[in-house]
Amino acid sequence: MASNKQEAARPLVILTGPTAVGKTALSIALAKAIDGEIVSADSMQVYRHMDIGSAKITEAEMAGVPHHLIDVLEPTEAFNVVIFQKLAKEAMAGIYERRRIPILVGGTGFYIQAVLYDIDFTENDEDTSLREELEAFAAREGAEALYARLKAVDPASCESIHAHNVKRVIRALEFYEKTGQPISAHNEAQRQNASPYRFAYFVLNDRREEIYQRIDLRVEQMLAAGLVDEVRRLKEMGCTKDMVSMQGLGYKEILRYLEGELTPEEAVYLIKRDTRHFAKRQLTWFRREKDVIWLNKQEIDQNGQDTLSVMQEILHEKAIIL
RNA sequence: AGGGGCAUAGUUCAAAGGUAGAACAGUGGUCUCCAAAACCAUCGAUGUGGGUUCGAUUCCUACUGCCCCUG
Repeated sequence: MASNKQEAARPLVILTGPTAVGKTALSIALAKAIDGEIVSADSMQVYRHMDIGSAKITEAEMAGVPHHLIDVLEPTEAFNVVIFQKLAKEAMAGIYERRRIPILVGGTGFYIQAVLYDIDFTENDEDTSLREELEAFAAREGAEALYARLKAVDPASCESIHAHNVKRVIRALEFYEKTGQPISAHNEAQRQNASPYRFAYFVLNDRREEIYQRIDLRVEQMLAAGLVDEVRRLKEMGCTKDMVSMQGLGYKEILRYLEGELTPEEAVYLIKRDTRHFAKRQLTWFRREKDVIWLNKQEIDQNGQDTLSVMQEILHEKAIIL
């Protein structure tokens, strides 16, 4: 029975890794090699008019490989895991109909997890009024007071959420108010989810120092390519710092510069620093993920191997491709 | 060359004759609806050699290095 299920499961290839490690170029080669289509798992490339700062792949670089979830939203629109999951599943359904293999490519680990384990987010409606009310309460009364409210109704969740982490305390309170259940129990249940896919989860990695150097270089290239003008145009379009799109690395800092809050030097320093921090957090996430296959550039090079060939071999072994 | 100043963590800056603090960086971690977000934890330093002292990183001294001024 288990094997039947296994055979029925649909194939899914994931290619991720820290920012600036070289996912995009590899993804095209992979897609061509296995006749796949790419589904972007990137929280910023979904937005139109945000090309430079999001290091968005160009039409030319796509080289004819179909891409999904790129340029599908306006920067003024909201975006989050739930929307991502929905759009990704829709795109994947189409890809399976075409009898091709979806390749999830991008650096947002949480988004990948949401699709890979088909996490259930449905217990909530669209109404965000409670959340806003709680945010106001936290701003007025402080994080500790908010935490006390959670402790009163859901002490179990308090054990895994730090009092200072206002965002998550709010979410836990919201979840409890809407479902009457502690979020800790829900999370625990969701954690048991087995993936409905026959998947290979590749994480491309390199020496830390190498990644950091590439980040610095890439930020310089973005600046030279006109990042400031890009952000200026977004600002003129009505984008403000509270929007999800403007929380993107490179966007929030340049916006502050345009607002006179930062000098150019400060803005550049912060973009580089925060991007390094981001890459580090991505790596922490992937280390914790189960069933990941690390592709260490250093090792692969030392062994005289080729990354694409290594991946194909694994895909054969796992019977994801024949 | 002469005069003066400064040497404390990777960096910027504190403090003190008796355990040397911070910020940032770095490192590790949490994460199941803002995730390119939010949050937690942690490593790490008194330039070198003498002297005074129970005890010096602090006071004295030589050296070395850097900075400023004069020539």
